[in-house]
Amino acid sequence: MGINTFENLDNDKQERVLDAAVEEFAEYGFHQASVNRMVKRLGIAKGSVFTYFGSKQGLFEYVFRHSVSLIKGPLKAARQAEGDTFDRIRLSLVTGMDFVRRHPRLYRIYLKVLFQENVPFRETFLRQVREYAARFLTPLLNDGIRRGELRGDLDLDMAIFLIDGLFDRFLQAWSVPAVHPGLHGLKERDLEQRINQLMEFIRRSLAALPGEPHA
Amino acid sequence: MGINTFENLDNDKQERVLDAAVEEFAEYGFHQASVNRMVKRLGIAKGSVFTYFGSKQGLFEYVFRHSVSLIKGPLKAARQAEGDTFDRIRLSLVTGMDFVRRHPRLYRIYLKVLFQENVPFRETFLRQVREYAARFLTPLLNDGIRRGELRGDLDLDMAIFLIDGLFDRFLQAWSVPAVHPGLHGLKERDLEQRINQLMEFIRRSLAALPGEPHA
DNA sequence: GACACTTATGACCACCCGGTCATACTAGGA
DNA sequence: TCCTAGTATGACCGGGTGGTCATAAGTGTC
Repeated sequence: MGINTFENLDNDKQERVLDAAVEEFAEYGFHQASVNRMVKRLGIAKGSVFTYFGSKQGLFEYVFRHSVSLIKGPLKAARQAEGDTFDRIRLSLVTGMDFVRRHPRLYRIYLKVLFQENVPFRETFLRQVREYAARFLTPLLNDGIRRGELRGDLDLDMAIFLIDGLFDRFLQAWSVPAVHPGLHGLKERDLEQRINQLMEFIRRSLAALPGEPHA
Repeated sequence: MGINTFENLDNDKQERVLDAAVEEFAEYGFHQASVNRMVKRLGIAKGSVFTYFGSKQGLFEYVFRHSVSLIKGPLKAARQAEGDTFDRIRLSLVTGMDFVRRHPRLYRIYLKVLFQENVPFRETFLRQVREYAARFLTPLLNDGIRRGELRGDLDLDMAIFLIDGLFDRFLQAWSVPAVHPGLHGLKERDLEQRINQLMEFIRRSLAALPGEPHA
């Protein structure tokens, strides 16, 4: 019994179960999600889910861990990229958008958890997301300052707040209706243009001006 | 029966009921909120709630309307304020913070509704919030461009996205733990400093540079 | 085929939900 | 005092929930 039982299943069934769970949580969040409904769609008995994961929360935890493992790869790739500081900042946005495009349901779960208190692992969830962002951006910004591309008097924490906040909001507006209608669901060319405008804001906020003193 | 019954109640009881409803929705959001629990704390019979509001959704609608009416005053005052374009932008942030400080539970409800689909009035709710922001910022930014304080080539919609997004995120980080720990719960002096840094970002993003052409 | 062991099943449980409604209470006019 | 209209009440309803567990169905070994 327990998680071993689940991981001994043939991969196809594992994937089907995971997929159904992601679907259910993405659609309804944690509390409104129904194990009954999920197993009905899935075509297996309810008892199995509890054999595998012990509880609804255990199932959610599994989905959570799986999601975290999915973002690690692209993030590492993005971290190792070369180039201008602003190119690299831009790349982190594009990486995020790729993830959202590839795993829209995981992103919906993240958004539902964001302000929904009483959700298990919420604190852990958010702390991890934030740590990833900070661990990615801190050295990048430090590099930028050292190279003189960024203002020397920059407050690192506030710069992270700026980038992180704007990017997160941009993703939200892009993928959720009614956050900022002008950005929702934009495709290639328009999207590219908006990203450029957004990056221009960030460049102006962070870049060292020619006349300003080097750090 | 109906809403008339409720509005014929003496003010004290009306307030106690409204307060309990706000408390419940702020703590649990719409779906997890429990009428049973609410009336137990309130010390009235469950039937009364349904006499007043017809349904849980009717109660929520009442809270919603009440909230909207509360924000209107300060917003109008802020809109009529005079001064430098950036002072006025800053004032809109401070106005928002005042509201959140005064009505933290209403803000919590707003946040819970933000990404929680399947909530009644969600679209209406968000559309109204956005329209308020746009109606406030559009003329302000147009003024700023005309006066030459803002870049002439500014894309209005993206400028609104920038300000709106950063301010909303700032409020979130300030009032919700784990969004951006460095900003959560800051008091007077530190808060002031962070607001200044935030406004500096916005100024750099939007302000016309001395060398740049006037619109 | 008999055995042990793991996995699958769904009827069942206690609990809570939003909502109803027959009944009891209350206040004011005749 | 009696009547009436408005209001308050909480037992009750159908339905859905997460979770359990006795039983059945596979699966591999000898």
